[in-house]
Amino acid sequence: MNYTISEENYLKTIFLLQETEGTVSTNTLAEKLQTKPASVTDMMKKLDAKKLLNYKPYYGFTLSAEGKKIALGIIRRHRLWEYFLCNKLNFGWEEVHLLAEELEHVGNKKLVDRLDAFLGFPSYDPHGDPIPDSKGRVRNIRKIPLHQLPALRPAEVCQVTNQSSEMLELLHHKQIGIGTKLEIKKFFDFDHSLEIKMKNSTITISEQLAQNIFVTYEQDL
Amino acid sequence: MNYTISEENYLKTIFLLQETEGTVSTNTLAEKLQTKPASVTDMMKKLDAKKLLNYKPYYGFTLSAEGKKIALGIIRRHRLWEYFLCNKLNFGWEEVHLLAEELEHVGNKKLVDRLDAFLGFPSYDPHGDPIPDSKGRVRNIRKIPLHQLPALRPAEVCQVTNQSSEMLELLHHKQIGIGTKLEIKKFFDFDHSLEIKMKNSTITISEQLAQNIFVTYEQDL
DNA sequence: TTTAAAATTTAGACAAAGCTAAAAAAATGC
DNA sequence: GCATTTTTTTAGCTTTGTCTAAATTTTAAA
Repeated sequence: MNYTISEENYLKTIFLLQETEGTVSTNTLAEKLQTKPASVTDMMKKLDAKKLLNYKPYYGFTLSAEGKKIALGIIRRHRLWEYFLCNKLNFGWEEVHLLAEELEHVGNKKLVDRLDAFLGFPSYDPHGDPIPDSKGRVRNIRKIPLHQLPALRPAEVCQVTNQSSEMLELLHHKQIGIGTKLEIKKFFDFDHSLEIKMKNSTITISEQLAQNIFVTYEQDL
Repeated sequence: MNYTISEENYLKTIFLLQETEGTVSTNTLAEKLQTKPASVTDMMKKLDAKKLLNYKPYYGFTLSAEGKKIALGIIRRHRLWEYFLCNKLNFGWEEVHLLAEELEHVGNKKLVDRLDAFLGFPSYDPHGDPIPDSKGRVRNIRKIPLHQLPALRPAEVCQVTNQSSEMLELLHHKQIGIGTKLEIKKFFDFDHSLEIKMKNSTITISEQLAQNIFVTYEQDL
């Protein structure tokens, strides 16, 4: 019922890798975890014995349903702490990952749920990754650059790829930041600029800017 | 420069024990840490080798200056997290100790200092114990029951020993709680009641009540 | 002051998690 | 289809922190 820090790190990393790769190999996992393949095999046997893994020697592994559940809990904690560090303690996004890596292993459910409430049940961490809710559910959302967002679809800014000071100045002036809720009102074919509606204003954004702003929106509904 | 969770727990516990006992014995420490005397001896050798301890076999141990410094850092983290849990996440004082026990091992200095600032640089944790500042200094304060407080000395409520609902009701009515600042104006010899001045009011308190309210005040000055 | 009791340390084992080096299985190339 | 390379696993060792049982030292008591 309770897992070591090491086990948790393996579970989390497998989860994240299998999202993109489908199945995870010994070498890939070893590299991600900065360890040796032999150590990975050892741990895989242990997690397999605990039924957290679908493991067939020489053929890679994926998480079992139970394994996924646990991994989602760890990821939830990680992302909530990242949000806390950025939005309450004023850390920059680059700094928070390593700190959250330590905090995520404090696994008390009540603590995490209260932290969630304290933060106002955020949906995304400062990097734009979705935060699983207290039941481990992740919103079925899509992350895309703003210029690809369908018109009239409510969305939320989750990431800004260009970090130049000019870009940040522009964003600041237009009052756009991580978490800003918006919706595209109109596309202009001439210069591919967009008219977007925000909470209290409607503004126009260039194609260039839109390409560097990533937003999330609900797939279903 | 970096210590394991186990080492930190030993250092913290020795520090707290030696405050009251002067020197710490193997058995006492083993009991506090819920482990066996033999394990304590093992760890003492290790901490001694790292020069964190004054250790003479069979004659107990105290922390070296360096050991104390590290212990104060751990205690600072512990008490700040306790404050956070109570005042931001609305946990009760009884609940926070175990949680803080885990959080205290996240040792990043910048994180802790920012948390401190976020909380408004509190001086006492929810149990009334003083929180060391970022340089490891603890205010030179004295904790005593209210009826022993010298007159006209500014003090702060830090602990309430009787937790009966009657007591809590009375405290609530008189608007006294942890952190309340007050000062004794007058002693009445007849019934040993006290007149105390608070921020916006002056009230009278019975001897019985005063015995159960603990306050801190600055020793020097 | 000698002896029994209590406290402390030593010796030897164990589990967790890692490592290196060697063996085995799978994939690739010709 | 066989040989070579790559990947994965096995075997055996190390460290950390724990334990039990035995030995030693200190303390207390008669």
